[in-house]
Amino acid sequence: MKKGRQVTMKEIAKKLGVSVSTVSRALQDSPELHAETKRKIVEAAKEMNYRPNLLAQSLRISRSKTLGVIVPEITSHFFASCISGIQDTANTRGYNVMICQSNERISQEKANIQTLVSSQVDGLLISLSRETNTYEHLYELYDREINFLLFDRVQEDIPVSKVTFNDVSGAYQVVKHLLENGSRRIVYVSGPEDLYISKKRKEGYLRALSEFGVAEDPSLVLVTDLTLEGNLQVAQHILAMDPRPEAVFCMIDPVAVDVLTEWKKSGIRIPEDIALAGFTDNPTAAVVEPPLTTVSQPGYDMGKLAVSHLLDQLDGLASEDPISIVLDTTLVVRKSSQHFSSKK
Amino acid sequence: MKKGRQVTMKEIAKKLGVSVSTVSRALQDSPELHAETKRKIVEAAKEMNYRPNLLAQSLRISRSKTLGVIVPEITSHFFASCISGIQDTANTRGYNVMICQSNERISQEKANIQTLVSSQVDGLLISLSRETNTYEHLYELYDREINFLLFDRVQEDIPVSKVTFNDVSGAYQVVKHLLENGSRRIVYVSGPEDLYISKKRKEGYLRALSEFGVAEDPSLVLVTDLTLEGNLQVAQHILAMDPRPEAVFCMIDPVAVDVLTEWKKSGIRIPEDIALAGFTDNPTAAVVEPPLTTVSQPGYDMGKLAVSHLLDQLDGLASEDPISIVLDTTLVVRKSSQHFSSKK
DNA sequence: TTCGTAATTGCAGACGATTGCAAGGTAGTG
DNA sequence: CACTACCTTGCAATCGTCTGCAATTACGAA
Repeated sequence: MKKGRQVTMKEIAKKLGVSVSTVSRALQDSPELHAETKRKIVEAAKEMNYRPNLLAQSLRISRSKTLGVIVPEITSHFFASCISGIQDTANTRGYNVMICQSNERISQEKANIQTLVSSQVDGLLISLSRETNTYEHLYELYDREINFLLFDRVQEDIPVSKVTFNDVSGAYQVVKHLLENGSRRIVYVSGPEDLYISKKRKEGYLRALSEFGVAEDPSLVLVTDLTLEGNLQVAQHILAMDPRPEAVFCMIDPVAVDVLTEWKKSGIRIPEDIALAGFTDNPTAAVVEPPLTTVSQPGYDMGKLAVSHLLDQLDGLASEDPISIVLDTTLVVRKSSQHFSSKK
Repeated sequence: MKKGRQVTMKEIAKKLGVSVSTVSRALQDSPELHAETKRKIVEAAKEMNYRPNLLAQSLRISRSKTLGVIVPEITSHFFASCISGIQDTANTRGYNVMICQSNERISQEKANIQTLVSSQVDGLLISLSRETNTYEHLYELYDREINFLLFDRVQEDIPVSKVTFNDVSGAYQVVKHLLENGSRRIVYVSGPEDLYISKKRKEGYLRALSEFGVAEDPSLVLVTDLTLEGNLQVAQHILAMDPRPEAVFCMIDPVAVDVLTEWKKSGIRIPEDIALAGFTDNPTAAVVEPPLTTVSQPGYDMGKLAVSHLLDQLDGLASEDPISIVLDTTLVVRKSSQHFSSKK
């Protein structure tokens, strides 16, 4: 099992006593070839199990028909869904996909970009790492005129296309839902504050509050580093608050799940004692007890749309001017938020 | 943003008035070059932001330094973990990875293999689709002397290396645990019967039973097609059984979660009325109520080991003779199995 | 001064596929 | 019979990089 040598056109040519160019033309079904010659070549190619060398083809035409994808982590269900959508769509349009994960580190993100660019991908789909707070590496891509696009975790100033969810509206919906159930003292548990989604969801949270005439209270905005320890600390902190808030909205489901688990250990009843909601609609959200109210954001669709747009640009089917595609989220009401406060 | 042209050696050569070969040698830090020339070239390369064209390099040396991976689906947490392990390890060893998903269909699996082989990957890591029950496409790879390896979902007869979990022992452990808690009438919920893991886990189930002197009862082995409907049907079927079994062992966690959810709707208490266990230790297993007893199989480690072995073979560090790597699983006892039967 | 040798560098071909151009052959027409 | 035109095929260059070999230069030794 050593030299997995592929059959090349040269071998077909030698076997049939024709030139390589003739073989090439035959396999492209070129019309300027004698029908009989063509038939023989095609037959021999099939028999010898010939497969074109995509590397050589790519080098020749300076197009690899390959896209690069960089996500913070593959094991996140949301990003896995995005990748799945990207894959399926790219494949049906004749493109391959190389996937990298930054593991939430900017150094890895830069290294991934280097590798993918060296690999001559025709375009890149990038979702930024949690650590990414400088953007030279992206501007460099832009300067080098390499096609790329940002999705979900974007940076707003870079003049490339972006695909995002309507995070503001999603957060607004869920907080409005909590308000409608009578809660007024509502905590927002944010992730690191320079994260795009932290900011956007906070915006939605504040908008809902102001619409219901609830004054913004900075002490109700808590920050977790998204580690288990950070999340538990926040959970404890909330229980110690006086007066205790009536509802809590966590920026992402995993935080909400950690908080929920911790509270249950402390004997807190959800939603009777306190209402809880998350964001993302991870698989876990549906199965915890009580099931978690959350906001659904279909990653598969996001991946599909993102790659479709990038390919449209590559193939000249869409303008090269950057656009922003914003997908809608859906509020998913489950038991964890069914806390009807005595206040009207 | 159109022609993302890369800087080539030719351009560096022209700028400095040397030949391309000299540039090539300088960038390889060849010793047979005048130090000053080398310095100038390296400097110019850095300044011009030169990046080697991996496609051209691969074509030249007939090695792409790229591996192909085929998994049934990326969105499964287990396979995502495997991919993550494969990625990290491959990258540190200087390899890129192209990932494909078969979406559990054999036709897609075959197509993926074709694409990856055409892309000149140096090796393949494959986990078979649920549909795969013929294996010509794998034997063809073998005949063409293409390096590949099977992991998790393997086919035992093909003479290539395989990385699996000790499914028999994992199932044995969990069923033994149920037996030790006093259960005797234990149901095994299997997936499609020609699936490798269905068979192996049944084997462990039966071994534990026989060790405890419990006779095999075919009516206690149920089969689901792994769809939600199939799982719910099984859940109902179990409740209707007379006498009702004391414990149920599901082949994979998602089935157990569906069963658990369905039972809770019917007012069945777990583990008081019936004990339940799964396999895989999905993230959901820890958060359902009650938390699910299961068997942990670290996908990240499996990916790491699989790719390490394949690369060792490719780099001549390991024998080319196929070996079988079997990883151990760990029983994770949670509340769902804490049902102490009155029988001793 | 002359020859040998080492130090540098360039040429050319290769990897596999594609394609413009030219060459060879055949047949048809005047 | 001669010339033209088309049909079919091959040559050679190209994509970017690497490398065996040859060529050039310079230097030191006799």
